[in-house]
Amino acid sequence: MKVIAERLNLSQSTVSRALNDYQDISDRTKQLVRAAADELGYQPNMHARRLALGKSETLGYVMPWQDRQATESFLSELMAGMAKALAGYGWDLTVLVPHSVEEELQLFQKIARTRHISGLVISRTYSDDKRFGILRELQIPFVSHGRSSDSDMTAWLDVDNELAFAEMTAHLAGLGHERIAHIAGPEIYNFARQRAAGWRRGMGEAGLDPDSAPLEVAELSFDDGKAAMRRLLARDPRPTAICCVSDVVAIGAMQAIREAGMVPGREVSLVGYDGLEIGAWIEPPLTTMRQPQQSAGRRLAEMLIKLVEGTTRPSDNQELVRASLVRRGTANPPVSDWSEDRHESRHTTGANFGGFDS
Amino acid sequence: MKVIAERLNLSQSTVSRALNDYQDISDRTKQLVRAAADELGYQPNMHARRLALGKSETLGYVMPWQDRQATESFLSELMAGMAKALAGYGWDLTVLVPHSVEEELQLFQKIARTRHISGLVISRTYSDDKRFGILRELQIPFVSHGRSSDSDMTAWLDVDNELAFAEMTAHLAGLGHERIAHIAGPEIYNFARQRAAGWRRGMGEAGLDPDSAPLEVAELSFDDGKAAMRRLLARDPRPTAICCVSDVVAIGAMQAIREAGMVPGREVSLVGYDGLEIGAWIEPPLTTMRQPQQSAGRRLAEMLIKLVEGTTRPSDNQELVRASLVRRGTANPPVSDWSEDRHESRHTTGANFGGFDS
DNA sequence: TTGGCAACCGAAAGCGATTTCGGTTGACAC
DNA sequence: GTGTCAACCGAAATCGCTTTCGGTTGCCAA
Repeated sequence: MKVIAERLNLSQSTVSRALNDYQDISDRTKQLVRAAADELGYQPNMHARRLALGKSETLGYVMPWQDRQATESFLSELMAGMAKALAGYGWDLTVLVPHSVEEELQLFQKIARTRHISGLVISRTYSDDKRFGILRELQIPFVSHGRSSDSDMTAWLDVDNELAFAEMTAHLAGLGHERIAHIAGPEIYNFARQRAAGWRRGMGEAGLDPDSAPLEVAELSFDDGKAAMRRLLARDPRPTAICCVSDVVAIGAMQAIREAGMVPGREVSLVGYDGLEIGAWIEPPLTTMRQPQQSAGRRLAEMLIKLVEGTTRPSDNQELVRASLVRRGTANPPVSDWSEDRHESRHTTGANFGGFDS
Repeated sequence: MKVIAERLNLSQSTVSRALNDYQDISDRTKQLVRAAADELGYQPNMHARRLALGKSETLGYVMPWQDRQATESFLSELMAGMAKALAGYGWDLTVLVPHSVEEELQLFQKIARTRHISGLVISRTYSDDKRFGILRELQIPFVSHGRSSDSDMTAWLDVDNELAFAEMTAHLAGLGHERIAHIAGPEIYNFARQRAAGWRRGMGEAGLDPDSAPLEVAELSFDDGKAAMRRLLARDPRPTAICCVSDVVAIGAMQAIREAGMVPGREVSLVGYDGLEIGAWIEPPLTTMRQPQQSAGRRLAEMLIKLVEGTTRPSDNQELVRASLVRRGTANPPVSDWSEDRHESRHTTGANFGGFDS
């Protein structure tokens, strides 16, 4: 390609410098070169460039693929956010799908050697996540979507899970609920701990005792959410409101409530977490805490680029974003207060419960 | 790295050939080299390799991003399927997210020049999709997920949409329905046409007249599905069953039915398409046609690799897969027959309609 | 003894960019 | 007139790997 650009009677090196905007090239030459490049539709060969430069301008996203459930529904949105941001810099995003933990480690090793991917975004972080140490040791720049126990010195973007669940709990307490349960996620996930802690905090702040409050643990799946809810319903007295670790779990819980002959949001209120769109499609629509995925993807990409470029330290790239309550139909005052009709739902179609409400 | 491998007193070329399994290298030497490589944890530098080879071993997936609705819920699964398959060959998958049509074309141009991505998977194909011609002209190997009007000579993987909708219609007709409507997608999408054609065929085969049957067009979104259903409900006589172009549309339709004071699957049956997992989580669970996403991703990747390698012609890589009916709760005999209790749902919990059925 | 043919391996030329040196200019000061 | 310093540009090395040639061996037949 450059050979073709030599029709300007310039050396290859000059062309390269002109294109890369070196300061010791006259403006006139630069313009000539750029014009010629445009005209010829020149695009530098990535491989040659990357070989010479020693960097790849490619970031990798490690897709969480252990539990093949549909928490993945927002993954594409996250990836789109990253890819879009990266495209602005001319960088690429490659998807990595390790089948297992060992494969993930092999992957890291390979990347460390070949350097064909110059930075990683990891997600679904564990409370005690050994990937952090390994990546640091391998000198692979990375940013995690979610914190871990030892993420003080690394870059991360996380939602303030604790705050979110404290707010969620406060919301339910504010509606008059006193027996507020929590369906938590497995403790190995750091966010699950944070959310449980937030629930506890919210309970405490509402003057309720978290230690005597009902708590169940569920895998992050519909079926497990349903099973956990069944166990909660078997308790006596029964909780009147539930803080669910995720929307999918909450939707599972809703089914358990229905199967017990009750109506979600009436006999038992519940709030989910994630802000999945599908939550708005079900009946009644699920009240939830929304975390913005696409902008998160963008931020993750931006942070990682800076890290790879070496212009910042990891510890200067830590960002806590805030989830926001999305009021839909499943968080209402407890049944005793129901008559007051302080119905929270904004679905005023009258058919919200109309299909089966008396 | 290779310099380090010269501690075997071999030339770099020999090492390269040994690693690449040339036949004019003695077995003993090969073994020595491989042992040394393993020991040193050698991984070839991708960029150098790709520069020398002139190919990139990277495929791109063009993510459909026009309508930012959640049809994307299965995209991650598709991508995971591709990435997994590619990983087996040592290839990478990069995600491409053009904001607009023009950007998509620019992207193609860039890829054609730099060749840093050696093949593309495109999806969401239009009935008249100009991308086919452009990619062919630019000599970029590609396979489309879904056909187009002129995809005779190109590689594609598609579901037999027509058959699927014919079967779907037959299923509803078999249950006793006679006024079977179709909520179709925009005609610019090829699959929308195919599905409409399938519905027509199914109607004809059931002895029903498609031309006098109710038909509405909706964008592929929850809201539009709901709006289309409202229009259908306003007709007189009202259809008793609906073939929906997608699950998301069907779920929107379900809400319209509920808001009209009826129960989806009772007064109005309906069948969706996609097989989304969330369809099983709603009430009543949505009967649908499932198309396997992950295996589709795998096949797409495999086909494209072969194309890039040049071992096959595009027209020899055309594959039609079959969708399968997933019987859940929304396709039942028409209400007049309801008393016979030929209830289709396999959810025998008794709470299927129990929450609001008399 | 001399060719001829496998079987092996080494030297060196790419691949297409970047970058280090170094070499011309020309203007300006001394 | 000479030196100095910018401002510009070219030659060639470099990145790490593949591949084309070509050159040794050793063995066997002529």
